Amino acid sequence: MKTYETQQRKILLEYLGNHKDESVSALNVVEYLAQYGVSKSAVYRNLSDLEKDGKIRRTAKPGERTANYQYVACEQCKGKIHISCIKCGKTAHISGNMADMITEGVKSEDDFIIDKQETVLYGICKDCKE
Amino acid sequence: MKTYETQQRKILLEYLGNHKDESVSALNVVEYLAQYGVSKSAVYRNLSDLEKDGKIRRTAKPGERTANYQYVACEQCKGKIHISCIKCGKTAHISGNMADMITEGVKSEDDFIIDKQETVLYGICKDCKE
DNA sequence: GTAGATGCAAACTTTTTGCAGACTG
DNA sequence: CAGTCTGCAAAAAGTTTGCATCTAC
Repeated sequence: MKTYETQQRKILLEYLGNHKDESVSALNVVEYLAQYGVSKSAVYRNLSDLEKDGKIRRTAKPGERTANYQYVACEQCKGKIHISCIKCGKTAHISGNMADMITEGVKSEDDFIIDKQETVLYGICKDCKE
Repeated sequence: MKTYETQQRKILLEYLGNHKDESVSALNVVEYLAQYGVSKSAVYRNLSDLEKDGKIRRTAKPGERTANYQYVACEQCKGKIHISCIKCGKTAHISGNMADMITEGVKSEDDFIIDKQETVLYGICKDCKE
């Protein structure tokens, strides 16, 4: 089953590219792309295809009243733990050393194997600190 | 504004007590308590009241296709980071030392202040390891 | 008796789906 | 041209709300 490079897909990928380190809700994407004539079915379908392909990642954000998908662009984030700012939504990785320290520490102390892919540390980033 | 100890509330609290270390979705609670004659409005309202009071905590779980609330019983978990098993849903804390190590490490290396309350480390617990 | 809760049904929000027509390669 | 996508509108999920009734204290 091959995939076509449709206009809508191109627009969506461009949008995701412009928001590479932020997590964006499906609803936001739908609303934003509507002005470019992309229908919500196309957005949801493409988002979910991209996720299946591992091109983007679904994350969950605490404290969100409406339960919505969040997507993070992530090509080569494998093996890295993410940090995400509660205030501004920006997402990044922590350094590989820290990640290994954490996973090894929790493994030996609590016998729990962290899934780095799925784990997101929430808090306040340096820009939102004040 | 005082609160009454209604039958429904009692049943809900008992249910939550029986699932203390697991995160349960609002929908599951609704479905389960329906057989005891508790209406879904009552469940949602009580759940949200309990959350406001800090008696339970809303968490987000990655990979869930339907975006639903999850609740974790938590009386004195302040200042502790949670770990949650992707397979069985069981939730626990990591030791205080580890938590401090992690927050301090990430703070000095990445200038990011972890919110322990909001952060959940996902992975596989010792019981689900095999 | 009265404030506070409940149940029901209806509204809402977010996501999914069926299908006819449009577009890509 | 064939197989994929899209758009629309309708259906599903999940959650919230208004209101009359009921219950706890």
